[in-house]
Amino acid sequence: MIGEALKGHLDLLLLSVLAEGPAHGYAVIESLRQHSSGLFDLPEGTVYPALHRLEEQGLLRSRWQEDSPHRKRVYHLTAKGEETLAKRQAEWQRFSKAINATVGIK
Amino acid sequence: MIGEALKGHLDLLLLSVLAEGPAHGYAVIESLRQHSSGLFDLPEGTVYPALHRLEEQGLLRSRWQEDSPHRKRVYHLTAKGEETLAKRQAEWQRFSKAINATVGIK
DNA sequence: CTTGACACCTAGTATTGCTAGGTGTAGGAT
DNA sequence: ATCCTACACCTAGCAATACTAGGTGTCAAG
Repeated sequence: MIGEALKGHLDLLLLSVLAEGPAHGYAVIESLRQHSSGLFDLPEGTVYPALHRLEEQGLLRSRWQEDSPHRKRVYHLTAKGEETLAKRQAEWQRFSKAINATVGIK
Repeated sequence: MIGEALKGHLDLLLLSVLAEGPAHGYAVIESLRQHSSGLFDLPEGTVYPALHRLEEQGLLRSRWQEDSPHRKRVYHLTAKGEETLAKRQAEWQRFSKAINATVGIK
């Protein structure tokens, strides 16, 4: 349904959701689904590796939460993550503006 | 600069430019650069294969223009291409709306 | 007479999201 | 008792696609 359109924009989405507050992977998926009215119904195989990648880049950090029956890895933004989020937001605005300018040319 | 962000949206751009009127590959590149204020400065290795792909899918048709010193392959939208453009435009609107909804959640 | 703009092409690469499979707990339905 | 669904995590391999880097050729300007 969304096809390849998401490529290059997933980081922005994940960082945006986690800017709301710490969350674990499954909750991130849920949050994306709700904020997008069901359009971003991402498979786990998309989200988990992406979160790992962002953590490896130092944009996120995680800790295990063992108390609940289901073990959860809770992610939170680092300072670098917040900076990157701001950068990605600005990039998105320039990008979408350029697309709109090109599309609305007739 | 634009990185992987373009993936999945290139077709929309190409179809949009050609909806203005027939054009050859080099002119399409020029047009994209202008409409995007320089953001979409796409290499030929991106645009030419994409045009071939769109023609193969029946969204474009092309004919050689031999009169000028530089041989040009001029592309024009087919009926199917116009339909697809409308579809892609609608998809883009849903997509960008969903991104904006997710990004602006703080 | 070489550089740059115009104008086309393609093989191979890298990134990235997704598919498809796996592990395990818990609760409700059959 | 058994199955299915939701929750919650993981990863190897696949597929799509934009890009890199190279190639061909004309023509004007320096």
